[in-house]
Amino acid sequence: MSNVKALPLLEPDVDPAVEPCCPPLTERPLTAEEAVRTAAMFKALGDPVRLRLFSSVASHQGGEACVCDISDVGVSQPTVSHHLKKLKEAGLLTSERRGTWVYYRVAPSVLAAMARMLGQYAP
Amino acid sequence: MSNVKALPLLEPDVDPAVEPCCPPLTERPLTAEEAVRTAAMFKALGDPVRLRLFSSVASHQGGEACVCDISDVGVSQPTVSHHLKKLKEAGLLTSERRGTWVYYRVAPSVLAAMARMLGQYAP
DNA sequence: CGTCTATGTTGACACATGTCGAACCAGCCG
DNA sequence: CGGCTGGTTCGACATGTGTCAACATAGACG
Repeated sequence: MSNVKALPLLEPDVDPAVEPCCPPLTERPLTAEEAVRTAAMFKALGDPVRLRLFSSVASHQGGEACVCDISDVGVSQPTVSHHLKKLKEAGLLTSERRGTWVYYRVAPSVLAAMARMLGQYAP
Repeated sequence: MSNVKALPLLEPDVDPAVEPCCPPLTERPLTAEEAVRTAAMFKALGDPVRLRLFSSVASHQGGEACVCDISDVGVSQPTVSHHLKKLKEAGLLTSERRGTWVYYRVAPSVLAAMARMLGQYAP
């Protein structure tokens, strides 16, 4: 589904510089630049609220969820919006407004990149 | 030593409270407690210096490295020690002193747990 | 014992981050 | 049109975090 070619590489709002990034962590030491890019992805999932939000979107039926469906994570609604924005900036989520509601869905490529870096340990 | 027989997941040979934790992120929304534990693992890899240190240990010949071999990451030596401690607290590294040097090695079970949570996206 | 090297710990500080209330925008609907 | 609901942005604050210099500890070695 991500075959859309709309990749504004200059916008600081969305950061699509999260392409297939780095080799498995066991292959060789990461360079400084690789580490910065990769750490940003892990950092985005390094907060409990963000992790719950992401998991809610990822496990939602249809692969997408509107904010109203996932915003019961114990924090205020502006905070939910703030975390969703962070996840979007990290390239892990995409958002789309349809009528009244805003729907979020996962960006599979970034997750695949992260899994690949840890994949050497997965049997 | 090993008292676990019922769980076919992973052998808990690491001392911290990081055991086989959570289902894949796509399976269901994480609970608050699961999210706290899991986010701590991702958070540990969410810093560029820590990621480089971890990658250096993971890719080092023999699966272990002494601090003197990996401390060339652009920060001072106390900072390296600080980050290694963080990685150890997160359950991603273990340390052992042999004579003058301290050797670090990866804890495979925690990495496997992280990879399993993202594994649904790996092609 | 004393000293040297290799790591870890402490204290301090600048900066990033998570959080909330209030204000603000975007569509629906009476 | 004017209000209503869903969602984002803003401003402010407290807390967390990365960093370093200085000091402390653990072995090796003379």
